[in-house]
Amino acid sequence: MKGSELKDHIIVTASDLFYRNGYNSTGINEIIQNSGIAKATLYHHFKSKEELCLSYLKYMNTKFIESIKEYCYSRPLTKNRILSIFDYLEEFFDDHSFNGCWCIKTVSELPQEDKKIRTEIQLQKKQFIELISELTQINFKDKPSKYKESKDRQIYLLYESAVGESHLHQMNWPIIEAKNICSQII
Amino acid sequence: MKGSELKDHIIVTASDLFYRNGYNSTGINEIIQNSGIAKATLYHHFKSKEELCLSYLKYMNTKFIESIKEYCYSRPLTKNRILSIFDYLEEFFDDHSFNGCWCIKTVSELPQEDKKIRTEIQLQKKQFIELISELTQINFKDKPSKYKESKDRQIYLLYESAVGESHLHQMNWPIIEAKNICSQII
DNA sequence: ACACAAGCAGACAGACTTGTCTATTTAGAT
DNA sequence: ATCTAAATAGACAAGTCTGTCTGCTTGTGT
Repeated sequence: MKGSELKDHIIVTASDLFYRNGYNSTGINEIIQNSGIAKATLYHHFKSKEELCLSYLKYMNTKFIESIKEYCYSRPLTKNRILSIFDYLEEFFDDHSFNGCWCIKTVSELPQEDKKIRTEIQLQKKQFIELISELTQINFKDKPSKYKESKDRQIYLLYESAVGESHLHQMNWPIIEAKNICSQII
Repeated sequence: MKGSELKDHIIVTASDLFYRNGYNSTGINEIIQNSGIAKATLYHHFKSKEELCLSYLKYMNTKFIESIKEYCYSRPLTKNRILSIFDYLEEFFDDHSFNGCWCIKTVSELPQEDKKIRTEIQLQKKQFIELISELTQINFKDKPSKYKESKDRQIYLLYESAVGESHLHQMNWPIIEAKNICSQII
């Protein structure tokens, strides 16, 4: 395996463990065992566990944004297209790998002082609101931009609660209800 | 200090630390130092850290439910009374001690296998939905009970996202927007 | 062919963690 | 007044963790 491939391989392996079992509960030794690499190799590519955490968050976000974009843009360009974000979530929820929002999970595990991680997570959420904004281009055309911004944020809130609460209750009604609200406000 | 008073004192101290700095980041030694008690005393009252965690969650929930009930029931009995849950949250948000939802935080830190904690948290959320249901008695009187149940859950979702996202972004717009949505659907 | 970078295995330091245990003192109830 | 239960301080066990380091092997570019 080439250098950069190996680095990606470590990120993928670590991400899977972090997301499934939690950041603090996943030790470096577990990561190197699952990756089949030596400890020195890991520390050759990442200067600390925190740096690996940052890579994990970026990897998850990139995968998520690409995947949900592809899913939603394949839908017809109508005012209801934005609702497809909830359909996407439902498919993800049914997947065995679903384990809630990696951002919330990670931020809950870290001390408040950790600014690097928090900044990255806030950035990711802004990116997601930006995606929502793209998907609602058609919806609030004749309204002032302040109004659209407000609506986009509302839709974001609905999606976020759908993720968190479906995970917490291990049921899909939060996704359905969030979608219901969304269809009322668009 | 009497026995039960001391136990409460430990719970209050531990709760403050758990909520502020996180469950895993708070060690037993830190708790006993802040409580001004001996380690053996702590283990006399709680058989493990997990049991103390359960007490923490129950304490936070009891305090919260009592406090928000008092706040909301003091408002005039109109259809808009339910909106006061967001006013309550805004006051809590302005408070320096606000640090998001203790349930989400705790569940994020623990392995999925921990059924005791998860069950307690799901119970607390059900209790909160029940409170919302009481506050909306007046709202959906002429509608079928299925409809009301659905609306109560929707309001619950809005509140939850307001808590989580105001904490994440360190801004109060999620509370304002969640309240806006709520006023549209009641 | 040779050098150099990158991989491997795993011991180790040092600092944490929870929970137990001993030995002593305090305080309240009968 | 005496007895018992609960408090104290803190050493200790047994384990966890991250990150460093040594010594050895492999592979690629010039």
